[in-house]
Amino acid sequence: MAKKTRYHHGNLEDALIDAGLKEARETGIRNLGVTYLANKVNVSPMAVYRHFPNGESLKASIAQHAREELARHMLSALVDETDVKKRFIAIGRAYIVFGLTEPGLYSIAFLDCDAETSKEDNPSPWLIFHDSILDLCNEGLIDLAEIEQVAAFAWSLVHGYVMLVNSSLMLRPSSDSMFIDEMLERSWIAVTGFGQKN
Amino acid sequence: MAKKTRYHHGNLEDALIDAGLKEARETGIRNLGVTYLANKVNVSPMAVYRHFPNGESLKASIAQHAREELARHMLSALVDETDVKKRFIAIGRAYIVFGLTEPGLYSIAFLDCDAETSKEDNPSPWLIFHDSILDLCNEGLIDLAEIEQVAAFAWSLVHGYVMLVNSSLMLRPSSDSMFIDEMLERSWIAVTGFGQKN
DNA sequence: TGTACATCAGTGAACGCGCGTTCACTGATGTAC
DNA sequence: TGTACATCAGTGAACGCGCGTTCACTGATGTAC
Repeated sequence: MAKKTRYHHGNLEDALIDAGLKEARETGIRNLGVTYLANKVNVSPMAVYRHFPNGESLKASIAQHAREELARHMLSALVDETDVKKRFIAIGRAYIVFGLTEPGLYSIAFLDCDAETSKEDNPSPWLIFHDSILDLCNEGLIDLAEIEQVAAFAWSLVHGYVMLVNSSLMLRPSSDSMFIDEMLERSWIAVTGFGQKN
Repeated sequence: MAKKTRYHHGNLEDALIDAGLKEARETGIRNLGVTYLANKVNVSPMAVYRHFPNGESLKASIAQHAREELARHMLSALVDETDVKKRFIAIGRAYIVFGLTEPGLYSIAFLDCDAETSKEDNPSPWLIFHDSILDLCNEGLIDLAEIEQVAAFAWSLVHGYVMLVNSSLMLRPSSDSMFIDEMLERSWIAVTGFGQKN
């Protein structure tokens, strides 16, 4: 508690972003406006404008942090894993698990991003896919020219799965974990097998 | 023009949905509220409630119609196409092309669907994927038990691609059309090749 | 070390807006006899 | 065919709400001398 009513908050910018992430986690993306979040951190709405030019940029910052949290989750899945195929699958799996267990965070992460003045994510989900596929090139499993292609394929697959399951348009399969593993296995085949058959 | 101010509109329900689809097409999903659309069709907001219990259900109807339009686009892609592989790829391609050329329609189609009291889509994108994959079973190309699996894979891939490109998080590749073809080719490999190699 | 002052980071009241929704009402339409 | 009447499908004014944003202001902090 301490001095509850400090005049200077100390780190209002981070506090607002954290409140936004918490809100997204718990109730979704509806209440991420200036007034609402200002109230959440016990600050007048106007104080927000000391740190963000407008409400949209606050939302964009929250989104960026959510993406970075996803990226960290992906990275943590491949510590101590050296096998290149297992790394590829581990990343995809981590991505999906994060998306399904944190639907609110995931949806703000990919909602409405006007790009605009946004800084680069660090770490970035896209780059993690990219790096992982670069490893496949180094192993000679795919052609260097196909990196963009393959990264787009992998990202699209996991992103689409998360979105569809979270929106409940696609029914979540009963044996979730196995289902995901099989899907990633298929994805591995698609990625490495191109040009080798048919 | 005719009698511009008929007291009874005639078919307000369809008019509202059409106005919503037009709005989604032209400016996106921001202005699909009761007041806004009522004004668009020159009707008082209250008139909307003769046809929809609330604003959410109007939005849900618009979304459903958008999905059905997508589904019809998919179906139209496979008339006169009998080769089973070409049909599979044609559906995926039609799906992606629709998503990329009608981003507003696509995003309302898959936004925020609380399912709730929504009627079944007719035709439904999901069932079209499903049927197409049933054909693959009949040809002996995949196992009957894997239908859900494969349909989920295919839908996730195309849905994810459209979402990521439309949100401009993933850069649209330069040679768009070829890129999409290669991706669908990979998807074919993943779908038919499962279990035949490592 | 003390003081003057610029700057920083907040307050609090107010604005105009469009929203979803409710109210009581009324003109148009359809139907039973 | 005509009329009485129920029902249908709108009107129009109003409400309370929370939003983003602006205003003038002020208490707290940091710094030059």
